[in-house]
Amino acid sequence: MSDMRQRIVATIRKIPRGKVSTYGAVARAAGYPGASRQVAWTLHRSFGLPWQRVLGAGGEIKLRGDSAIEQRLRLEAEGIVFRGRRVNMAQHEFKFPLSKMPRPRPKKKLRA
DNA sequence: TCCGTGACGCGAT
DNA sequence: CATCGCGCCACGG
Repeated sequence: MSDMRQRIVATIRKIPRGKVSTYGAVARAAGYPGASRQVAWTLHRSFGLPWQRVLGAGGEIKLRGDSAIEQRLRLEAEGIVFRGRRVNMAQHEFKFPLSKMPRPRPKKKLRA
């Protein structure tokens, strides 16, 4: 498993019941600002994670169909309140404490 | 190695 | 509020 994925998984596990976060926030907390797509990718292939607690920016569910319904039900079961199609982030967003994990090496870019 | 593919983010229209 | 475009990035064919 890549170091990136491990950090992302560890970060997602920190979101407590009754709180939510976003793909972008998880990516930043894990040390990979801008890697929101990898957070989604990781959620898509990992088991045992509180996946329902990760939302898109603005607190909207990014899943489609039945999965979206299930996510909403799971969150409401944790006490999360929706305002229309999104959750009130000001009230429910989990603030990640500053991590002590060393910053990962920025990805090397080819062809300066 | 190139290229398409996402459970994305954000500013512009 | 709905769409679009573009940047982002690991993966897999």
